[in-house]
Amino acid sequence: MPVFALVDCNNFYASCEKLFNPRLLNRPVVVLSNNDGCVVARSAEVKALGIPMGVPWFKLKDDARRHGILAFSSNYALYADMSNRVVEVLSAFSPNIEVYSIDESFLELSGFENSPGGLAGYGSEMRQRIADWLGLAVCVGIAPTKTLSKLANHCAKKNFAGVDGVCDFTTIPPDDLTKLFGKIEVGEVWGVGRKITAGLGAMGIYTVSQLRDSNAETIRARFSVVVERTVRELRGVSCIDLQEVVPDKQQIMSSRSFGQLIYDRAGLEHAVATYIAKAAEKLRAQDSLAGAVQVHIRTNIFKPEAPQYQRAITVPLPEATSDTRVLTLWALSVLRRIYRAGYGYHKAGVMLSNIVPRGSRQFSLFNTGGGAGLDCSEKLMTAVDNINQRYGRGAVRLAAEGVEKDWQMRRGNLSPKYTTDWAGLPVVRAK
DNA sequence: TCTGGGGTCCTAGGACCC
DNA sequence: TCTGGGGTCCTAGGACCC
Repeated sequence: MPVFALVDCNNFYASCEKLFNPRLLNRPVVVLSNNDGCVVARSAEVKALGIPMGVPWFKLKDDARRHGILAFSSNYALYADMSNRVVEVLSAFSPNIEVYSIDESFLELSGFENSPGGLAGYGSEMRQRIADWLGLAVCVGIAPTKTLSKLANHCAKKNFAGVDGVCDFTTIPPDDLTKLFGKIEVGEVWGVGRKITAGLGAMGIYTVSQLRDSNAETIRARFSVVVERTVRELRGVSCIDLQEVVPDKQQIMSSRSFGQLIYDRAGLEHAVATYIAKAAEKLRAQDSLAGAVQVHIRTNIFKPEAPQYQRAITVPLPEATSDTRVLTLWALSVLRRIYRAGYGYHKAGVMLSNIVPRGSRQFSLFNTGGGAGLDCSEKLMTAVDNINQRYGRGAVRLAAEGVEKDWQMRRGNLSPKYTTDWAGLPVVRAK
């Protein structure tokens, strides 16, 4: 029987900010989404104030002033680097690890049952080492299925089982587990979102134990095979395997709200070209080609009083490619088709799809010797990627991206790249 | 003034094939 | 009077996750 651990960093983004800035100790800290839009991470102090996740920051300004809340713009360079360090530490605890998100990993732990202190002891060791080596707090949930390990992690965070940061379902007697599940709302279960919670409520299912003991066939008929799988996982039947190898992306998206509205087509062209460059870079990084490009543009949906317009078009390409120049030409031609003058645009984005590995390229029927041109294109793109990797994104780029990017997102309070940039290195002064 | 971004999986329904 | 059966592929839309 498999045993999974889910290791989840506490208040990850907010914790990363606190890590290198001693003035933030015991202060309420939030991290904002792109454009300094919504609250996407909260420190323990902020949670204690009852401020919910996802609220727009501008609606919190009064609260923030009153409670001295400090807000930071998202610093993904910092969070990604700290995330990699956490994974590196965890990798020593199991040969089988799935990096599930920037702050969560699943570990397969079968075979470690006999370590001192059992699995819970092993989990405590992980916790301790990450605290010692990185200064970050994590919680560990241990159980025979991934869904249950997520739930165990939830219990560890809430201190439900009276444990300190580690919760091991495998050693809790079945009756106690049932009692515990009777106290947890069904919406806490991994895979049960808002709609399904409402649907289950209509069937009289409100708690985790009720869902676990419901009829799997009925659940499948009413919802889908996905929810049925969740029910079985809650019963301890492992249906979702550890995914150790990250599969190639099937679609790559790049989109952003603008720091200020764009009215003219030129501005949108610059944005779309910029997003294509970013998406194409990701595409090449996984050694793939895209067979279709989508472009979408939209006005600000939060201002219904202003004239609204949105449109998206996908075009299939005659030949799959990863050449930024080719992708940009197609994207701009789509943009010309969907652009309408007279609107204030708030957001644009591109999506690359029909993605195939570079090795399985299908040439167009009328390609008359793309061989040499292809070779040239690949060399050029590799050179561009190398230069940009060394000197920073956008060091070389297409003129189509424009120069004055005054529409770029707002990041009013960005902390330094403490760990990935010499200029951001924290300085310690002796008194 | 101010409201994120990037994904996956599943299902239903339509087009089409023999 | 009476109009099959078994399939694949694609797309759009809806659900979920962080």
